[in-house]
Amino acid sequence: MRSTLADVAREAGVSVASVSRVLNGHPARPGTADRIRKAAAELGYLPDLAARSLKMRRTEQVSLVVDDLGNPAYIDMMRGVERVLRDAGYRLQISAIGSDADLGTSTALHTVSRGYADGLIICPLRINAELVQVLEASPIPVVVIGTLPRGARLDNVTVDSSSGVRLALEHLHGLGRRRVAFLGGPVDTNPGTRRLAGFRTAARALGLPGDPELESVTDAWTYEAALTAFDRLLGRTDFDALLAANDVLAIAAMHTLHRRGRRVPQDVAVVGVDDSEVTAFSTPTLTSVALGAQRRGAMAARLLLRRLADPEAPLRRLREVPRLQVRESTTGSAEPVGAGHPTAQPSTAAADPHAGPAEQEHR
Amino acid sequence: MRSTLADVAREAGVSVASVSRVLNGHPARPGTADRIRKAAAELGYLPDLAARSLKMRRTEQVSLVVDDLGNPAYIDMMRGVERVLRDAGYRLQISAIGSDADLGTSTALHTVSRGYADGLIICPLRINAELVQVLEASPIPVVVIGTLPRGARLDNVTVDSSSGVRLALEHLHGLGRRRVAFLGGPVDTNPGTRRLAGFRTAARALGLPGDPELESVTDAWTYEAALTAFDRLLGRTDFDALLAANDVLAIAAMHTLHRRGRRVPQDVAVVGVDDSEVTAFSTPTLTSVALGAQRRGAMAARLLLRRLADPEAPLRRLREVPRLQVRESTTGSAEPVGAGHPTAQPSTAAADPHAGPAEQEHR
DNA sequence: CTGAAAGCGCTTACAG
DNA sequence: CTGAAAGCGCTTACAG
Repeated sequence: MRSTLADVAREAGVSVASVSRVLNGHPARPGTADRIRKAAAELGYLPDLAARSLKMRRTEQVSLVVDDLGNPAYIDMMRGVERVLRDAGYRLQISAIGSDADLGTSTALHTVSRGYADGLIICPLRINAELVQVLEASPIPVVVIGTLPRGARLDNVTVDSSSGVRLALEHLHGLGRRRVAFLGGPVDTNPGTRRLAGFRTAARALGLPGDPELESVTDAWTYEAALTAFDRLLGRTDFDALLAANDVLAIAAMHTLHRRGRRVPQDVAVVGVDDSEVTAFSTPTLTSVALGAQRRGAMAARLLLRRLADPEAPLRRLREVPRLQVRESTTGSAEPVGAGHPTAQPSTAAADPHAGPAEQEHR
Repeated sequence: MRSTLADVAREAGVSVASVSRVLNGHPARPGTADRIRKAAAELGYLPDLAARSLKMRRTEQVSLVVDDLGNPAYIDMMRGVERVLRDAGYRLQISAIGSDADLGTSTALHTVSRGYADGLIICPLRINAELVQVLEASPIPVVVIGTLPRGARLDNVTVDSSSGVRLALEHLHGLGRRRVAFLGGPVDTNPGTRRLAGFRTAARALGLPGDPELESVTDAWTYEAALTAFDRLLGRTDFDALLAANDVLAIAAMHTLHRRGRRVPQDVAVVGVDDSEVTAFSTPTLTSVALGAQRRGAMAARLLLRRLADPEAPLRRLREVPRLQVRESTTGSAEPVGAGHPTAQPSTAAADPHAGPAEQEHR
């Protein structure tokens, strides 16, 4: 049986008020405090958090909602969030595993304002007006990771994926590649549409052919979906470079290329997006656009902490700046030692979410 | 401002008791019920979960503690847990991200009996007497995934990784490989020691050389640590097959082999453990021992549900049976179509955690 | 079927 | 410094 405050009070011969005060670090006569602490230890007392939350109107818990934990980028993001929050004394509750249709909205609704979290960080694959409205109406602070419609009144962390895509295309262009294909993610997701749009804009800017045959999109962010979509691409046109909308899709494409006897990067140079740890898993290793998932997670957590401390603070948006991480799939040989993290886990390179130059404030 | 039961009661012109009853599905006169539901909808009322938990003495939340979410096997496990729990009306709270030293114990202590979870599922990398004692003393039900010391009084899900390792060695032996090296994980972790022991036993049973030079262990379950440990192996002896203690370590080894010009599987056949989705990411794809992480997660969740329903039920242990998933890294060519999941995400192959023949009860 | 009241385990003014 | 008491928002016997 769990022991309660009253049990400790009886054991120590004092009132529950004194027990509560001592255990929360308020001053008391040394003798009293000692007796209370001793009694608490003996009984193995731990405060009931539900009762505590009810009284204090705070749970010391933050909820993180993501759509697909299978994607390593989300794991990195989670790490970033977790580290910052833990240091601030919050527990993290993760919701929404799997990539069910509109889990974002329903879970957000479910979590927000139910008294089980003091704040919410959400990174939805799909962002629509309804979701924005739900989040704006939240009784607890919300931070959104991902690009929001203009005018949304929410603290927000974004990454300029367009400029990331541009970095990749410039890199390929600089290597002399002129027919760059694009293997996109589902266009009914936020990153899916944005990365496709980014590709088109950057291709135009570089004077690359705006050939629709060079574009193919998957219907899921999975290895298997990528195989199908990439087969379509291979079947109808030729290209000397490929940009894939994330690392897993890129690796799927590399596998197909390998099976068909096309060499990477000689015949086709390949670039992914996310710079997740799987970039090290393929042969050759994968050049990728780093979107700073862990850093974005940490930024969101700090934004939430700030809002929790001051509900009246002005709305804020933080923007992460992408970097290109060059590896073998474009240059054919490993990076010189010391430049980046040639084979190690990419996520550890930006291990400290507090440091680093890529963060940029906005608005 | 959040609205409360009292607000709804006032709005509907009834008592809070009636509101509570109607909203919890108890019978009421149709007119009353309608007015209450209408008022609740208008006010956007959602019950305060902290208050509800305090009164009902249950949180409808279960805590899952794992040591390293970066390992895809844990993600699969989480999916298994989540699906079963969600269907039963529980929310899942994930704790303990990252692989800090003894996070297992401290987090378990922190979560258990704090009134924020009705039950706990824990899959610790390290299991010692202290942890077992803490868990046995838990005021809420606990299920442990992982091998426990004899006599531990805890519901438990295990997998016979020794027999999994044996399957792998028999496979390699059947392919004519006689010098099988072992790239192990950290021996201060549970899976690390068990998989090493399994290797030794199986090697002996098959009459393979018990040469200590054929064994090398990492100091972390990471790609980078594997590179170092595998270099030691390559530097001191020769072998025609390699068993790695998990998929990531195996992929690291394959990369090194590739760089040194050794062919897989012709020169060295490679087998991993976990059958995680990264087995599809390497070239060649990776043969691996499936330990049914998702199924173990689901089994643990069902064990917990059972215990929650009947605290007096006899202790129970469920054991998952490993299977070998053969791919290119040992046979040199993809599996025939229809046999397993040649290139797709392995985790989806065992998508339904309720079905399947590999589960085996024990004790 | 419905309401008044007690109580879940805490914290915190308010007195003393 | 310490205790008695109120109250956080719910649920649920207990009467009516």
